[in-house]
Amino acid sequence: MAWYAQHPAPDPILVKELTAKQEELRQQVIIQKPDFKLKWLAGCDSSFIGEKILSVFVLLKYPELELVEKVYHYGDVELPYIPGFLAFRESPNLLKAYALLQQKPDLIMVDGHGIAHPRRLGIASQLGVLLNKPTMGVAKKVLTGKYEEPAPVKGSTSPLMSKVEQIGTVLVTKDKVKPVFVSPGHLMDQETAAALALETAIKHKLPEPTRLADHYAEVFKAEVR
DNA sequence: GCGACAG
DNA sequence: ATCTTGTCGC
Repeated sequence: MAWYAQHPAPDPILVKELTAKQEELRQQVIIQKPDFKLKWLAGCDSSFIGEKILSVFVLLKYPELELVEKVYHYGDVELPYIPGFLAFRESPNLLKAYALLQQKPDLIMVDGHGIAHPRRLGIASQLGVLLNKPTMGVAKKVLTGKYEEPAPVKGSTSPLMSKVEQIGTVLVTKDKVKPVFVSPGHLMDQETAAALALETAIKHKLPEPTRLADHYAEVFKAEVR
């Protein structure tokens, strides 16, 4: 690790504008037990190539977890990456990729956080509000909150806490591997999100939806070059 | 004031 | 996220 700052100082004016927008959107987030009958489960992810962004959506049939669709959109990125504001950088292109899905999903698993965010509006929550669709976040690293490292045994968990409120679940999806951070995005609740993440993490650390989205992001990337 | 900091 | 080699364990 270098000695200099990992994150360049962001434009304070931009941060102020984006923060205001987040405060507005967070009011629309609904955390509740989903009422859907899950049949179509989607996963999404984005990768970058210089100044361009490639977003992918995969659709799986639940509970078979059989891949039935995979689409992507390749476009320009307007904003830089600023911790806490990831959604503003990736959402525009993700929405364009989502529009290409023939069959719309009942739930979307997003790689990133849901409400486990400084202002409770991670990319999974923001995407959920914009699409008015149930979403949940599965992140590989923590953004905010405190937790105790769960035992490296599949199924073990630990609550991710912000003060006294739980904002996520630190979940070990496979033996002997670091945990993932699961949190509800929108029209979803913590318990269901954690249960689905564990249930769909079949042979790998990441649940199939996000793992496949991640995988195809690399495949399609080679295609656009 | 000093770190931390999704992808 | 991306840049990058070899290497350890299942």
